[in-house]
Amino acid sequence: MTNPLIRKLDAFVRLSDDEKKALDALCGRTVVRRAGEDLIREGDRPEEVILLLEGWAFRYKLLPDGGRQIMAYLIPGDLCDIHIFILKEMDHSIGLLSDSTIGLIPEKAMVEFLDTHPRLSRALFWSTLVDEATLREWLANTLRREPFERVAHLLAEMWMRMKAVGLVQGETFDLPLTQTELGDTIGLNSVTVNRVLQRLRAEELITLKGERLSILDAKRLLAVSDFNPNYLHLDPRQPAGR
Amino acid sequence: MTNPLIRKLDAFVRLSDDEKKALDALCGRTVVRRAGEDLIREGDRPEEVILLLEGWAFRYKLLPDGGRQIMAYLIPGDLCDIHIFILKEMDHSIGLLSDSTIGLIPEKAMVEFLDTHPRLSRALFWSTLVDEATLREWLANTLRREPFERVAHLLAEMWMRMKAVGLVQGETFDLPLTQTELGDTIGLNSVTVNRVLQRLRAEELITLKGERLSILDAKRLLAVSDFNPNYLHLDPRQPAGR
DNA sequence: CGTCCTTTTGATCCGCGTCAAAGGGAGTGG
DNA sequence: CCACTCCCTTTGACGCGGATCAAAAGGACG
Repeated sequence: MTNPLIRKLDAFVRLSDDEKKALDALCGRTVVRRAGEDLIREGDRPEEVILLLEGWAFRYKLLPDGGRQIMAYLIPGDLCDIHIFILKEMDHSIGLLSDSTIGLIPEKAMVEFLDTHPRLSRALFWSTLVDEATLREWLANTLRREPFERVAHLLAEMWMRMKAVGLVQGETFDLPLTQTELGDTIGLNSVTVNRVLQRLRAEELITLKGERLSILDAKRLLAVSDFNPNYLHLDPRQPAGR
Repeated sequence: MTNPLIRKLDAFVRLSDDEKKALDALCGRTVVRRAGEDLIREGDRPEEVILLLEGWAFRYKLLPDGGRQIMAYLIPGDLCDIHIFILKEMDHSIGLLSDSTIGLIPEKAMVEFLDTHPRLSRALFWSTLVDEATLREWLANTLRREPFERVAHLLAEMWMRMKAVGLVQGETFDLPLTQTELGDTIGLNSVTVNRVLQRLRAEELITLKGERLSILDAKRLLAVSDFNPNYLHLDPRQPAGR
């Protein structure tokens, strides 16, 4: 199993063997955590950069009325922000959706790494820019698209991201999300999400059984969701879309 | 008139005179542009980092159905992303809401600046993290709050941001936004925005006349909008809230 | 004074949230 | 192997809030 961070950054610049080794060394200490645990809570003082090696996590905020907004999914190869130490206090929490393996990178190691590996440093900034661009796209997606397109768009995005780190088998991948969690992401309740999923199945765009999602007709899925992959800023070497 | 970027970063770390001079020098070439113009368009290859010195701008995307989503406001002191060059192509546009003065910073100058001014570099990263945190808060705001709270929250945020760069006189500041633009930001149509504004006025929380907004009762405005300023990561030196 | 844009008001309608309850599936323990 | 629990998915019914359509009023500007 190759390091998913290497796989991901390799989609931005071809990495040398030395650089790959450096990335491997970066996430020295790895830890296993269980689904449902929080990696960080709102109000915490960030202590380490977290690198997700295996499993799914999500950024979220709880609201006074008991509601929850999910603002990002982290999949293998994703880092919570590399400059996290600059902040005195977390403004949101990060929870785990599945049992996961994470790497913990202390501030000093991170800073040193950025200083000594300019190309990798650049690649990590690229990844930060993509995270921000993804937030913007989510804003547009959730506010401007109909529920059906909205769900389709999110599934399409996760499919492309999972593909970029080599975690799609055939056109099938893990999607450890309940319908409630999907709803908390895109501003729908679970009843509506359920009905949309049924329509996506009826139109033979996807199958979703247990926690496995299959894309049956990628082209149409991207078309109906008005999916423009430009915000992921993937390497044109890797043909997007199919 | 002090440089608003200095004012802004000074809210993060106290700057030395040398550092202030360096920041002033950074935005050497300044240009005036008119309201309605686009600074950058989706698809463009970014050529320069833009620093807004005077006026308002906004990040947006156009959707195939003619809709528009506004994803950020830039006010004096704001930079479009300092690592923008890393991207091959803009995934959104930036337009001007008012006649504006901007500084244009070439890639080379930006990189050199970051390399030679570690404290300022850190402050600029802080500002990037705040931008991202703001996007997350907007996601939660627009998807989880009622129209009334939603508008109140946005106004409260702009008030605090304007205050941070010294552009609030008394409790009054420029807000060069139409009700349609407000709606395009928070996922409402202009009719609903209009009715919400009337209610905000009726409850004596604000006045809004022309392009001037006054906060009449900051405490209640923050309370009704469930405003938690933590995502702006302002310096505790500057008392938030009032 | 006329044009254009923005704000304001009124009326209608339907999509999605909410409430409620039944069905399924996985895991646990007897 | 069955019984029981717990969580998630699925289905149905209802009501309301905000989108939409339409038009009038207000303001800025030449």
